[in-house]
Amino acid sequence: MPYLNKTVSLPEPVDCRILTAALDLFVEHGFHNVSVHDVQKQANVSIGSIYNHFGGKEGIAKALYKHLLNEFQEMIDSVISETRSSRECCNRIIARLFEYTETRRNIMAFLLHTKHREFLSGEPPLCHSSPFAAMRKIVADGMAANEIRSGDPWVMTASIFGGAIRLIHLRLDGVIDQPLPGYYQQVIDNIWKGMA
Amino acid sequence: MPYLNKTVSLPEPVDCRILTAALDLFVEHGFHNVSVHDVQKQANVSIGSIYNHFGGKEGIAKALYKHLLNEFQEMIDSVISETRSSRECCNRIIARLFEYTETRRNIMAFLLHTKHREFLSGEPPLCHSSPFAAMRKIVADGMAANEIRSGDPWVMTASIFGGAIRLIHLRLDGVIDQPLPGYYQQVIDNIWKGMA
DNA sequence: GTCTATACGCTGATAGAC
DNA sequence: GTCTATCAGCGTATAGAC
Repeated sequence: MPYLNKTVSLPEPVDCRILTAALDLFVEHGFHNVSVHDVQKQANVSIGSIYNHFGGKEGIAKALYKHLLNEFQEMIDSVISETRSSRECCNRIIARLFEYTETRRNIMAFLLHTKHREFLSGEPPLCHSSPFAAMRKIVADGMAANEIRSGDPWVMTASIFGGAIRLIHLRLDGVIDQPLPGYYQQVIDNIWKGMA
Repeated sequence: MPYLNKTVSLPEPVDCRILTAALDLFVEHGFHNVSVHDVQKQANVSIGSIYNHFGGKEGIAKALYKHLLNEFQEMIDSVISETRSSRECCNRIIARLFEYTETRRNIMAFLLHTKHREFLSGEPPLCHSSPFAAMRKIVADGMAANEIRSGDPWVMTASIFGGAIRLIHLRLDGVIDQPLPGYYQQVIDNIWKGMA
């Protein structure tokens, strides 16, 4: 069930229908404002099936989280493999994130705009997940290669991606009404050239 | 009941005890994982008092939100009044936010690290509140005065404050274990000089 | 204004037929 | 594996004494 790369919608298996319904509902109303009955209704399956497949509401969220995190990681990997310089790598990641915010809004919202800690017990925070670790590694490599000014890895990574992530939040909140890719060049310039 | 400026803890009135208890619980467990009974217990008041004062759980959250937003606004105003240039103004706001993250953690967490939309019905998003509007105005003034490179106000504001806000999130999540003020100079340099 | 006791709807979860 | 019917507990909110 490839979410990030899905292009056509075939008659999907049951567990995929459940995950898709849950994703949409969780993003629209928030995890705690969605009942298992809501998911069951929207996915056109019975409650029994949900418990058979995922063991409960939190099980759905956990499966969703792991799945989308994997696809996020694959996106990062693909960018790394097709890019040489660290700076260009950061830029392309931002470009991809901006695109995905437009084309796969709910996935971005669930990954970047959700307090997972409030309903995913035992999961480490998102910023400790492998895709984010990969982003910090890119920055660290860039600092080692003198492409990026030296500093604390967490701080430098936050400074590079923070503006873009903030824009994604604003866009997901409906505050910005233009597609993010239109701001790409401006954001990139701000990062590398500074705001002065 | 001055939260942001509170220095001593006197015998507080009932509604203040309720708000303080709710703030701590909401931040620690999340709004939906806290029951009115939890607040009642922690505040040492009865359920009846809570409903008399705030009308319910959402009423508590709404009162808390409005109150803290006001104090946030006062902080911004005080920075504006003591600063001349727009750039210096942005810097001082970041400095204050970093300080508050250390000294008034729960207030920062409730304001900046919470999805208010999931439980505050009818409230506009935080970024439309007056303090955030004031921050955008500072940036707009800076662009008009050629202190800040020109561009879309939302994008430029996100680029200036995005890195700092991201660091605050990471600090609140317990990912960064050093006090944020120690990173202030580095963050400021990244913003104005760029990362290259 | 404050408190205790209570009502009642909703939700997560299970049992058991098919 | 899928479904329906049902349960048990929690959590909001109210009623009414003090």
